[in-house]
Amino acid sequence: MARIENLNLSQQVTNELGRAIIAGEFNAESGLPTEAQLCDEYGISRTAVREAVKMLAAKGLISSRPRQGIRVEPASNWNLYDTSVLKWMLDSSPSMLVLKEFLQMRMAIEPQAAALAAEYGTDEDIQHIADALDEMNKAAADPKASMHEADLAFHTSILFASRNRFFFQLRDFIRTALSVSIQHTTPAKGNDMGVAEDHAKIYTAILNRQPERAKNMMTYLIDEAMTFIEAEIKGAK
Amino acid sequence: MARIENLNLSQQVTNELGRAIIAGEFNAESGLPTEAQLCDEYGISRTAVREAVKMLAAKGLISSRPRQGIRVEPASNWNLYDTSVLKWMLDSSPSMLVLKEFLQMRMAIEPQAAALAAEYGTDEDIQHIADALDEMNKAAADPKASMHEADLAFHTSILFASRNRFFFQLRDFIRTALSVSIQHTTPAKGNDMGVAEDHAKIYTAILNRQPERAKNMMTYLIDEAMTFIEAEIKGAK
DNA sequence: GGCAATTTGTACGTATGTATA
DNA sequence: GTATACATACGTACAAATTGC
Repeated sequence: MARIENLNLSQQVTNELGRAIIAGEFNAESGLPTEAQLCDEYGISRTAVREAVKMLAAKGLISSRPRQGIRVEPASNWNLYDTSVLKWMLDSSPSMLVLKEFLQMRMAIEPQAAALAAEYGTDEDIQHIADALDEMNKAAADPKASMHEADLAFHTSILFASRNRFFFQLRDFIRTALSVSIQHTTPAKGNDMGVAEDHAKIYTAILNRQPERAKNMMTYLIDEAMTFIEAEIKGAK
Repeated sequence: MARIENLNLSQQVTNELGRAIIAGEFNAESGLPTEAQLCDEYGISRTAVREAVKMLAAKGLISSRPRQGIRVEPASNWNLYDTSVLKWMLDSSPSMLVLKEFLQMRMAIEPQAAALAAEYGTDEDIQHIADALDEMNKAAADPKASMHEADLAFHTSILFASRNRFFFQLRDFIRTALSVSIQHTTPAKGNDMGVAEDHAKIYTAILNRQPERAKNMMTYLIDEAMTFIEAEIKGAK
């Protein structure tokens, strides 16, 4: 087992098992090994195994009952909005179809978030969006720089400006989706200026308190990414 | 501690602590009691406490480090889409403002889900929507019946028909939001027929594979609920 | 660097519940 | 039905690691 610094034993085991479960390494029929077997396998105490099991159960991946052992829960019960679960999923199946589902979610969340930001965001919130946009422009002007981080900050700051905790809570989800998305939709450093301009239109709409316009601009932005992905899916066939 | 059947010790403690944390019963500065104190307080072993702590940590509510003790994480780190966390939140602060945030999320998710259902839902998926609609109509015709359950089933079946795991994953969130919403927006048994008709329009659009129309009809439906809530918020001032 | 406090990890024993013979 | 076997649930006790003073 790869020892990860700064993580205690049960967290490391949680990571290992979580990854393995989502990768489908355990037959749904036969279930997981018993606690005792896991102890042997990882060379750790039962306490550590039990704590890892509890963490995975809290994330909806497994359930354990006496005599029945530890069982993998159906995938529909998994907490997909848990950061760890999300990471394990992308590690195991980075398929285009998952990416499309990601984008469909972004298409639901982000335009609405932009509209809410235009309506409810404080001046300070909007300033943070402006800051992120500045960083994007700097990166676009510099051929060596990457605007990846600034892009993430831009979208996150809009979620925050929505002043709705449920939208902001999805920041890790959106960041993850966006990161994977960028790797597929930005083939080269050619169109950075265009991308930055599209983002600027969203910011302007929010600054001018135009919710509908902000929503439409965001929809347009994500739709562009969707077009890329759908083309790739078709091309792969 | 209220003993709940069918839940093991650590899960019961998890519930108690989770509720208390979200209710803000622990000072963010001083943090939580130590493991030993919790053992005394609940009269249980450290094993049970530790497992509860691990479950709460998995949900993002707390973190525990040597010498620092158990600390409440900032609310922005809480896993709001975890069913338990959601339940604890509603138990502690059932305010109108939270309800409005709920509706803003529904406004983002459900219209998009309806559009996806119209585009990708299988015939069987759509049949399930029809079944739920039938139940709603029956309840609307019967003055003694409640269409609450059928209403929940209708919205859930659309999430399922979206054929996107991230949308369907939000079923508990939507159901919870809808349940609370119904209690505030349906003052009496007067308008059930009208409600059923609005739902029927969504179904028809999905059946006829009209994504945009399905989206618009769903937006209209949720907007009606939003109007109720905003009126109540203003009225309370 | 050493000391004290506290969490973390380990070991083992008993209890309880459930499936199978 | 009943008994038995087995796996998890729960508890106590102790050793180790980490941190703050």
